[in-house]
Amino acid sequence: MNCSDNTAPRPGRYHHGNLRDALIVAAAELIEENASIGFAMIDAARRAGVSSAAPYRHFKDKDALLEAVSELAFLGLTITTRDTALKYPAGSEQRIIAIGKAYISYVISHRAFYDLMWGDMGLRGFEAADIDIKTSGFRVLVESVQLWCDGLGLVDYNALELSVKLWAMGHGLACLAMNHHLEQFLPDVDVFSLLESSTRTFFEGLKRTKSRPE
Amino acid sequence: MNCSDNTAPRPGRYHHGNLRDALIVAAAELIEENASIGFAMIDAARRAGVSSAAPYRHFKDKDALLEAVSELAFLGLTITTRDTALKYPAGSEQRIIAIGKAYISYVISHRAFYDLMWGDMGLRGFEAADIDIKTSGFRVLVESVQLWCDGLGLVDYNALELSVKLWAMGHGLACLAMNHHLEQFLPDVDVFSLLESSTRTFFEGLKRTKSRPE
DNA sequence: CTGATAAGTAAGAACCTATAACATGCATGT
DNA sequence: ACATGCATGTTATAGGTTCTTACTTATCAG
Repeated sequence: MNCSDNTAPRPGRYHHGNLRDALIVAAAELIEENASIGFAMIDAARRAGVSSAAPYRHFKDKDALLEAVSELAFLGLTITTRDTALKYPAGSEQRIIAIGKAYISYVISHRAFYDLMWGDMGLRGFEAADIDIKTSGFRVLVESVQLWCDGLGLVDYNALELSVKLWAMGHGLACLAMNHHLEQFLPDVDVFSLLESSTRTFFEGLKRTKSRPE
Repeated sequence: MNCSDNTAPRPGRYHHGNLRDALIVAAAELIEENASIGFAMIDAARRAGVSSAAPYRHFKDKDALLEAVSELAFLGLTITTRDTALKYPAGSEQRIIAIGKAYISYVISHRAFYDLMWGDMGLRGFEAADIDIKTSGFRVLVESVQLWCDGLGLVDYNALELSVKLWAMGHGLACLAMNHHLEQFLPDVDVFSLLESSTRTFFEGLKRTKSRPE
């Protein structure tokens, strides 16, 4: 008996059973399918097999539902980041680059989640207690950068600041790629190799300026 | 006679005179005021002093109006970029960094224009003939990078690719700052100094890997 | 002057969010 | 077992938005 996925409506029953989760899944699917958060509440409701007013028992308004989907999106990003990091040696340049590539890949392949994560929605959500969910992926990067710096014996560095800079590099490239600006200006270069060379250049600069004097 | 700005309605007249431009201005103002593109068509119409259906004589739908506003936004960015570039010596590192800072400043202070420029709207618009309007700012950067590379005597470089990388750095930092991620992780650092140090580190890396062998 | 056309109005269809009032049935205490 | 309270559904509807249709008014060319 497959009772683990109780997001499906129970036919003939008045109560759904797990409408909240079913709505989150329905909304996520609609967002993916239409590559837009412009779905109507009633569509999510219908997909979950309930009436148009039912969602409002679980979510104050559409924004609240989107916020819940956004948590799901961040969770996925964190898992991807963790899994990727574990595939490469701790402290290696490769690990940091792989995390960046995974980030870009996730952002691009979940294009419509982007608005949720980094738009108004994500912004608002960051005020709440779910801040851990939304930042734990970044912390994986910070730890990896810290290990890399330690391994190289750099001096006077700030792993957090460096991580933010690397994040910005990856995020910027992801944005540009997502909006087809890369293919417009550099049709023959893919975004992953751009990230890799950008990052390596940045690392070279770091080694040059922050290496321990012999 | 101040006839240059004919975006104001002519009282007592049936015809507005220049409703199209008036609507673009009204929409831009509404977007700025509410920091959102969620204004209603009728609001833009009222602000221009006409009825709710009048805008549809000039714009097929709301998207078409937003597209026109987006051109205005890109125009502003291009002008800012040009003006900034001219304040610093051609070929200098300072000029490139200043362009980046101006970019970040523009994006952040016109937050709601962001969606227009880089969201779905900007994406769609890039297919049309107005591509020049939307990319001429970037070309200023490419030229500045080209001059910098030439001045340093770098070898085996690609100014276009480097410019895209720098653009991504600035764009990523702007995004993160705009969505309050910087103040969350680095409350004491401002985005402009981050851009400057990021860029300088990147330049150091370039000099290290692409300098002409003595 | 006059007719063609550009530019605006009024009214409303289709759609969406959100609430109100009512219905159902699960869960809990006795 | 059984009554009852409350969470979770339903239907109906108010109010807001986009965009269309049919009609009206102004402007301009000849």
